[in-house]
Amino acid sequence: MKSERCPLKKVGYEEDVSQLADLFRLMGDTSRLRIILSCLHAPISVSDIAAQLELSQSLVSHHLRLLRAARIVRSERRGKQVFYVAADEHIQCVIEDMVAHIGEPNQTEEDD
Amino acid sequence: MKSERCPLKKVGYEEDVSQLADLFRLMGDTSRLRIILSCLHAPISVSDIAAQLELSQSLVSHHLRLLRAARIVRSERRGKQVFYVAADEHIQCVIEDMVAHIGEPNQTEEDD
DNA sequence: CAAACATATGAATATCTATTCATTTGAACG
DNA sequence: CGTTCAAATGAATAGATATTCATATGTTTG
Repeated sequence: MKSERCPLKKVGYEEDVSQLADLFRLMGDTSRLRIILSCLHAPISVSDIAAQLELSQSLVSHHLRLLRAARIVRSERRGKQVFYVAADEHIQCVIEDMVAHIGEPNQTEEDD
Repeated sequence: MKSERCPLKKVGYEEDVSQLADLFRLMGDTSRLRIILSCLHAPISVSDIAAQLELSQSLVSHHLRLLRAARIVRSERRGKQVFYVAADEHIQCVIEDMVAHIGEPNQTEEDD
């Protein structure tokens, strides 16, 4: 009962933290992050992602499997092709916040 | 000129994406994420972090160096001790968004 | 200055993971 | 059905990285 107020206080327990870390880790790979960005706004097929990002079809598929397992993206079949799209708007928020963080001025005392 | 509107559209270019990925990757390690959570709200010393999380002082220090280099945390010396605190509020936002993502209901068509 | 305490750093390593290649599954279509 | 196109999967590997141990740097105090 020492932590009910803020949603963040609930984090800090083993399983939650590791689930959270898993999500960040998945977004922490350049190829995967680009894949996520590719399907942020609209569904896009695996082959289109591969072509657009100049990655092999196999690699994209491997990554998409991980992303889907983590529910970062979801898939939808249309004929031969499978389209992927970001699972929810939180993914976009997370990225936007991180971009905002990058834009923050350096507040370090010692400038190094 | 095909992408000026939304802050996210600016992402997608090589350097930006890799900088973004670096930040996510840093948060994607359980130990590091716990360290971040430890100094989210108030400055805390290295030894206190180590004690609280039951991690070696050396490990915590190694991680803090990476986190500081990425400006996820900043440091402040107080006598013998060095206190670390989250660099800005965006870090907390990112985490909160991700927690919200975890809380999202499963919207997958085929339920795995 | 020497001793004690706090943090940082470097090297070594065991583990993890991103990528590739080869193959398979699955769907459409003649 | 056999062929073609799209996606998924498995195994193998090269490269990254989290952790440990030993040591160094820096700070306070007697």
